Amino acid sequence: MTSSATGSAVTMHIGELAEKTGLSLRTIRHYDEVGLLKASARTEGGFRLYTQEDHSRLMVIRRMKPLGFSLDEMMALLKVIDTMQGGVAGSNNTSVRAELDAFVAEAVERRQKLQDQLAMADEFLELLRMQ
Amino acid sequence: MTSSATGSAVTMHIGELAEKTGLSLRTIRHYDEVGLLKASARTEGGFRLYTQEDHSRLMVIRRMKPLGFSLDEMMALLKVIDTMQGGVAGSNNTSVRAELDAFVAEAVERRQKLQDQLAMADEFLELLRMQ
DNA sequence: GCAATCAACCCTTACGTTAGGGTAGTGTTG
DNA sequence: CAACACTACCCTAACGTAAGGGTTGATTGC
Repeated sequence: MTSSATGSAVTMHIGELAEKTGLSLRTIRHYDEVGLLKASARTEGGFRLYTQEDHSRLMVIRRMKPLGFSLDEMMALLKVIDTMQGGVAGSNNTSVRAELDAFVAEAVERRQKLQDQLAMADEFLELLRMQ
Repeated sequence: MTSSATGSAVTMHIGELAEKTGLSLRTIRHYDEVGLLKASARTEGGFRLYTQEDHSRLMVIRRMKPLGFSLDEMMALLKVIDTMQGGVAGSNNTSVRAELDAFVAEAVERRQKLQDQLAMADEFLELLRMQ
């Protein structure tokens, strides 16, 4: 019963997107404001309209968040991904590839830090339980 | 060699404490400002002086941080721990114990969230590597 | 013996930043 | 009409950062 069959270009309002992603309305509006994820369109009256594409982009963002990237960094990464996917065959994507690799490296590093934090948290919990 | 260098009343300046804990000077000063960890003393000239006690308190704080507790919450927890340790034997520590248990529960929950974030990060990394 | 100097360290404002949260007051949609 | 959405604005935590000045304590010169 995916009731979104209101025509061919499936769109949704901000509320539905919020529910699907688990992000707040405020957060999504903020992403729009700063340009991290602009609404694909607006209704006559000004309501933001989002597509499936927007949804999956937002999911990428959501998964990046735990790594503590800034919104600017996320923006940059999304651009890189777009470039690679919309890549003109045979164009010079070496620099883009390099940029992506840098992101991966950074992400791996941050993942490590996250894990360290987990370890630290466990130390703390043990300490707490000893009381 | 003058008088009090007998090992146990050792104090240090903020820089040494920063190095030992891995926290920034600014962070430690901030903790002083808001009362999370006030310097035990000051020199005549105004330098903050910290003891070994301070050091271990700060380590507790540092280990709590990954769990995302606010400074106010940390302050509350430290107070609870202090109360328990300086506990007059036989005093009514039931409510204090309850408070501690609440903290433990909260901490466990947050630890879980941390782990979820780690999982999300891994999903993201896989996604990145597929590019 | 003691002032002067110097690098390293520390101090206090005080404003800036990030990623949203919260509210009010008003308009839109079904 | 009830839900939902809009803009615009102020607010927050936990520091970062810059500016301008003071302290410490070891070394130097007299």
